[in-house]
Amino acid sequence: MRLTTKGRYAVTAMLDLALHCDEGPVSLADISTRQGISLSYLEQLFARLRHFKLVKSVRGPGGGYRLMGDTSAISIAQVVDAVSESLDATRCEGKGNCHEGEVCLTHHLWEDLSAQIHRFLSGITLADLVARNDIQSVRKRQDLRVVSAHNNDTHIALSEIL
Amino acid sequence: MRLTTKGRYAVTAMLDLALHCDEGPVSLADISTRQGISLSYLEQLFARLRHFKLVKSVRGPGGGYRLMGDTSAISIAQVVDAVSESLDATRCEGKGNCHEGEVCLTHHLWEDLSAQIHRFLSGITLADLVARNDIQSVRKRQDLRVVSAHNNDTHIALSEIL
DNA sequence: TGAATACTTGAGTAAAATACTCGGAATTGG
DNA sequence: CCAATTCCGAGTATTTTACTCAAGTATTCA
Repeated sequence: MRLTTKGRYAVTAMLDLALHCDEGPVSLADISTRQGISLSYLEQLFARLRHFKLVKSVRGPGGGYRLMGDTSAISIAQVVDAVSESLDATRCEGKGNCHEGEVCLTHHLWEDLSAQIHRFLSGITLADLVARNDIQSVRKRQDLRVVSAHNNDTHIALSEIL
Repeated sequence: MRLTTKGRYAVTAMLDLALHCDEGPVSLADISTRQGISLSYLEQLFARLRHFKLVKSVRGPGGGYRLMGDTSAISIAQVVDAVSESLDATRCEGKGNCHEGEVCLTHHLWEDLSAQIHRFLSGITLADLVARNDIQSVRKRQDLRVVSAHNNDTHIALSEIL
């Protein structure tokens, strides 16, 4: 599992989508201006998100993207995996002949570590992020209107997960 | 916190160092041949590891690198941080004016996430890795000699940590 | 002392990933 | 039809990764 800014862009975009999903399809142009991400880059990211069945597209005027399922059904891990893809974790395909026929020292270690982080990010959904307070406040400022306060405290603080 | 193959290289090298630290200083040339990492690349990585006081160098013939402290005092997080360095986590330095003076949507989220993963990797030390069974078996095969079996079961399985 | 060893530093480079641009096609609501 | 929007492919600049080469410095052994 690779963890770079690319994944962050994808999560940002998906979170924006989650925050506006009740207003019909969200166009990439909107996300682009709201989040300051290039439109064409978003197109690339969403091509992958679509391919991984995390979003569905609505073409034509008034179209855009919708989340495929509920916000509570999409985890951060899924989003990151969708755009990061090729995990060349160990430079050896299949069985570990990384170095002269031998398994490289950290082969299993890194697999374990990746699995742990993956599991961690799998436990956090878009719904969890939407529920966070500071996100809510950011949303207020970004939309310039008050959020419908349905904080029914399914709220999960990140610091409580690990 | 960025997680790429670069960090994996660094951890691999440090683990090799930890496995051979009782045989005097370890030269980068040795690590290079054992782990199949380019010598010059190792030089770059160890320049940083030295700068971060994780290793110390011994010059002259028979010289090489030593761990600065005990294997149980060096965490994976420290190693990854040392070589990854510049965490441009949010494209905004200092205060979050990522996008038109506003904090970008996932600014705090990503900081939190990074902190969690960082904390996770901080809990794993080189000593923990050395204690792992499969690592031991790899070591046996690589050294072609039996390891002094001082498995005094301070052994911590990665899967037990999270 | 002197030569070998090995770290140290810096410049440079090829390949990959990242982030983005551009042009155009397909689709669809009004 | 027309405009909005997704789709698609080619192309590009920047950064990171991974590595090479070359020169210099410190240390130790003989």
